[in-house]
Amino acid sequence: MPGLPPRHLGAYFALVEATALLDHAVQQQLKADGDLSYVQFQLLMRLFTADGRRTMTELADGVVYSRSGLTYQAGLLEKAGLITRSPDPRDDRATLVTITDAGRDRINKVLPGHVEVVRSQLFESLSEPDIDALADIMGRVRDKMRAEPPRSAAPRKKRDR
Amino acid sequence: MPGLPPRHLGAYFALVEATALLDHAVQQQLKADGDLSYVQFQLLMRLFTADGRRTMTELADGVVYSRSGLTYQAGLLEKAGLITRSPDPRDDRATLVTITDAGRDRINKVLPGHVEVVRSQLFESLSEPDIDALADIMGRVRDKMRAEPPRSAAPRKKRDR
DNA sequence: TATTGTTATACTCTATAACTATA
DNA sequence: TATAGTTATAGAGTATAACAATA
Repeated sequence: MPGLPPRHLGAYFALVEATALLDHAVQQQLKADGDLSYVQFQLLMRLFTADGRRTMTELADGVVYSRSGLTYQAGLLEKAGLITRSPDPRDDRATLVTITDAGRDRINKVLPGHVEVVRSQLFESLSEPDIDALADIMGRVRDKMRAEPPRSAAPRKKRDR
Repeated sequence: MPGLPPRHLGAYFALVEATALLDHAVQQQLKADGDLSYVQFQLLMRLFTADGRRTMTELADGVVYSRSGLTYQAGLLEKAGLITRSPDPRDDRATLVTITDAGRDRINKVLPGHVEVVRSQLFESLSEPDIDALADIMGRVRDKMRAEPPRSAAPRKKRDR
């Protein structure tokens, strides 16, 4: 691979392969324990931890790359009784998404297994200093990517992705 | 999130978010520059670097989780003229997949942009010691996950995944 | 005019099961 | 009997464009 030193290449491949394996393990667990896709889990978690409601646009941010995709997922979650959608009194264009008790139950049902997968597959391989280093390294990568999205990506309007 | 210390949680979230952003950027680039999905790129790269041919089963390993999925992708690549499929003289059950000149051209066309995305989005944020640490950390995670697949995954027969 | 969200639609991808053929 | 690969098929997910309603 031209243009990348071997050590960089090794880091890149290790990152890609390890995260692919981890993602796959997590997806299996979420599906098996709670019949949730990873996207659905992320959306529910966002409501669960935010202690309540979010507008569709707020909910989409960073999880989904198209608005119709979010509408689709919200439709599934609503049909499953895990969220409700209602008009936003502050903005009549907006839709407020609220997690239901069943939604919280589902998260509580799925969370232990999720934590266990992450613990056993990721953290069990790592020392405490490793974990701090990982948080630092990937935190910097994340922050920079958020600040400077790749120019290859189509110039996108605010919020709509 | 019960059962995971906050520092661990921070590392996990940073890892997940950064790799999601990176994956997305890479996928955009491969699609824009060479009309390839990431799976197709991985399959082609495997043939490209292996300097030749691989059997379907060898090719699938670690890239695809079902055999029909590989048949589907191979069909697309063949239709696009990037690979050919032929009988394996050593085993009449097997199919040999060979990268074509057009396939090599496609990789050469796509690779500079790919390297540039990885360089600018990943490595530009990191020092040399960071990169070594990342390779070490994620290499260990990958190796352990390969050695001990999560028990949640359905027990699978050899080779067939 | 710009933004929020939905709908229709088309497309890509994945996985399961049934099947053929060879080891 | 087990393995290699394909096919048919069904399902999940994504994105684009057109649309209605509100800011």
